[in-house]
Amino acid sequence: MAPERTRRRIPDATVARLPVYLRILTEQGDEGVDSISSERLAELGGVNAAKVRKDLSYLGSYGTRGVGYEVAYLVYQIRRELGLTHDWPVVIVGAGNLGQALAGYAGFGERGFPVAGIVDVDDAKIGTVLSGVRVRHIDELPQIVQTKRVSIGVVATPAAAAQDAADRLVRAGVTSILNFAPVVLAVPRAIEVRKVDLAVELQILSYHEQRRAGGAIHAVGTARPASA
Amino acid sequence: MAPERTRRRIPDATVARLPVYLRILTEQGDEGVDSISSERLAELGGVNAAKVRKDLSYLGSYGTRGVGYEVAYLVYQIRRELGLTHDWPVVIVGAGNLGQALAGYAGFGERGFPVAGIVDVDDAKIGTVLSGVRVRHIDELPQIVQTKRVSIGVVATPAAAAQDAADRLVRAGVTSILNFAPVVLAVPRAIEVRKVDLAVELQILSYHEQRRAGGAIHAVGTARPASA
DNA sequence: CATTGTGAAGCGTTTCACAGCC
DNA sequence: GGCTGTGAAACGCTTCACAATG
Repeated sequence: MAPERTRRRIPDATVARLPVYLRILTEQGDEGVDSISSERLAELGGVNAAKVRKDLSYLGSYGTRGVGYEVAYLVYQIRRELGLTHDWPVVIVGAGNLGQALAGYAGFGERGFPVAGIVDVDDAKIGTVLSGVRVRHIDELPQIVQTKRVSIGVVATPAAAAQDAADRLVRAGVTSILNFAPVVLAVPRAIEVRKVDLAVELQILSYHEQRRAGGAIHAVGTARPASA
Repeated sequence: MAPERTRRRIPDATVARLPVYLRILTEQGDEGVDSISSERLAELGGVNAAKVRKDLSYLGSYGTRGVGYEVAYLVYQIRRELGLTHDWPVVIVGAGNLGQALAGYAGFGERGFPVAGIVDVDDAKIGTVLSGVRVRHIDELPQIVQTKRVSIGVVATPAAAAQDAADRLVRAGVTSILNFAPVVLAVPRAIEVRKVDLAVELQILSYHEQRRAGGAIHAVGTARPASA
């Protein structure tokens, strides 16, 4: 039972930035850069250098004072920390507009998340092939999850079907869910859920736009799009 | 002139949750609910009640002690605060897989963000019609932005083209950008950028999955390769 | 001597706990 | 009595500033 020393807990905010560093480092590596300073990495990542150093320090002391970080080694360490040393097959629920776009998104498989299956409830869609993956009936979910050892599910259904999709994913054995439906999913505490909501993002931008205009209302008297 | 009363600043974290409350309240309203407690709203939104109350308190004191919040009124106030009292036309750059899915996403227009235009560089795509919107050449961007009074742009191009797309949007007069490309965009400080990155989300989930398994898997940290 | 690694300060967010009010 | 609104405490994240060091 080797009581493995409990791994350092990495702050959520840091975990969310590691993928960004990873992408930048990979690009830099491809361009032949083999050492990089926190300053430079911060510049490319649009953050500040102290933050980069703090973030990287959670992985261990992998830099060299006076020099910087060895790109290849850092890439390796981040990949290891993020669990990217092997593929994580994903299953997509919902073969509509979005599901299709996701299936067609090459970055998916390239970045270590091959599409193990796409399922839908609509008989009209079953059997069609999206980017090389055949759409199967949602009842086959448990089988796909088990045979392909899927632990990440993607909910790409309309809002009304999302909770059912999540329930089915959880029952099938998935332990992480990426939810694109504009719904707050109810799942067991142990299940990790992340949400991507287009409308929310746009509404946040709307807030800032409105604020921008708001300050000038009296000063100018125009410039504000006619309100309803 | 007119030293406009500075509007309350609402914390970013709160701004990001208001759209969620708004959706829930709208749904509840449609179901005939006309009063709601912070407790109930918190439950539906997957957050805690104190947070709901604090969030709503930034809008003003719109609740009634001992009773709760009037749904319709709260909907109105949140919409006003988020600038959702009028439409915000958006322009999409990139008519590939993702651009098409976005254009086809009904929620876009329904939620007050009609697609004012889609542009691409690829001549093969120009002229085709996606969900009722004709794809136009990217050179027409300034014209679209000006005639349709667009202030929000969506970058749905491949990574390599994203910075150019952002530059063009900014030059055309857009002041907010929603970026789907896995790239950190460099834009003037005044421009508001939000990013949606599929790979980042999956990698965050991967981290948690790996952690879940991690307790047992590998034993030793890899030794550092003979460092420089 | 440039650059990392990190205590400590600063800041924004969350949560608590209860006064205020209907 | 029940629920909001909010100071204050707790917490987590960011930034500073500098000692450590290759």
